[in-house]
Amino acid sequence: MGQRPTICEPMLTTPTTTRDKLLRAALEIAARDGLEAATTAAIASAAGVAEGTLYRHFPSKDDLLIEVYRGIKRAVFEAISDGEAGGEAPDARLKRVWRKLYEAYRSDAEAFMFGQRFAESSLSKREGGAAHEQIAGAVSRLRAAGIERGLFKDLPGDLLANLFFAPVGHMLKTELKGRRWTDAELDATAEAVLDSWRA
Amino acid sequence: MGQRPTICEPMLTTPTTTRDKLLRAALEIAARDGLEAATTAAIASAAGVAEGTLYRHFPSKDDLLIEVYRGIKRAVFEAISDGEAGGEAPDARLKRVWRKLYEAYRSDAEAFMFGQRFAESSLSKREGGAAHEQIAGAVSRLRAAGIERGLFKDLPGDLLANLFFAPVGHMLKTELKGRRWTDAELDATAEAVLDSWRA
DNA sequence: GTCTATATTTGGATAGAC
DNA sequence: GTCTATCCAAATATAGAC
Repeated sequence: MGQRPTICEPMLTTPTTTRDKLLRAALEIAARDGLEAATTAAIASAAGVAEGTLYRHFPSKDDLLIEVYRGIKRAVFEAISDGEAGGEAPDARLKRVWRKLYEAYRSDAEAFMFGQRFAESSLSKREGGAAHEQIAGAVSRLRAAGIERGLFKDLPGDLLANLFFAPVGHMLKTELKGRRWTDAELDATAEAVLDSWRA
Repeated sequence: MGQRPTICEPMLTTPTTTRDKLLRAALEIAARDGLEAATTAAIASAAGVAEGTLYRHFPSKDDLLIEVYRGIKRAVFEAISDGEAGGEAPDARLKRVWRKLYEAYRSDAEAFMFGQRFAESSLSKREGGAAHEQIAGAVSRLRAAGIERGLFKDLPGDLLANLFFAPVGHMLKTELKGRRWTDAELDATAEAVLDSWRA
């Protein structure tokens, strides 16, 4: 247990089976050069297998990519939900959950980039739902508890959710361009997100 | 002057020339079905011209798409910068600029979607810079003025910029899924963004 | 299960007539 | 400037041997 799960864990950073090699190869290529670059030839080559082999494991290239996305969503969910300790006040918990989400994505920047690109592609029609949508429930409960105690603004759930999630992606993209946020800066950001919720 | 410019104005919602028809067709297809769907065949067909004609106006398909993106960036910049009236205090101005930016994007949701998809595609390597990057200067000046008067948190410019811009995209995407934000809700959002900046 | 070879389709781009 | 016809390259997917 003590083993902290990273985003890529379920799809293995160092994959062993052919199937996992294909999944990871697709993830890395698409994250680096865009979804269009993840052709069957490129994926198979990077995975070190023949192109035809891909079709022994997946019915189509799109299905492979969708499987990658599913794995990411699953992993983000697991990474977050184990930090859902109770006890704390809503405002303190909001900050912690935000940091936790950020750390989860940061631990596998490639998975994050893949998720971004996938969500903007036409494939998202077949497998919708943002990667962090899984933890929307937790954020929603946080909101209810905070409003009840007069800590948070009494605004619609989807509006507050946007204010919560939006900075995550922006901060990460900035980081992928080489700007490393310090712990203090991330703390200040979490605090700022909290301020945007505060009554 | 009195004529308020919308995002799509420079690329004409109802294009007349063949060139503009091609640009608009590409924008609409990519916004609706993803960049991959904007093939030369699809673009030419939607524009009501032959495929070969496309190459009389653009050296390549990618150049056409890049031209669409440039047009959007130009239009967003114009839509915002004419609202840069002085006089107000930094906190009041922050709210107004945020609302203005949001309205600009909302006035042409398809242009916004195109921008999102383009930015996530590999084409962004050739024509970088987010569409709203043009107004980063205004936001930066706002920050300096506000910090000087002790109104805003003394945090790095790029951090505050993220907090400012991030909710715009999220709110718009929600809206494209059918959730129409009321004026009061947008006002509350602008206020929340301001709160995240406040010292 | 994996490889090699190949079929099939599609998309980007050009040539040449009008 | 536009259209029709066509070329070429690349990408998805399949067939069949090992």
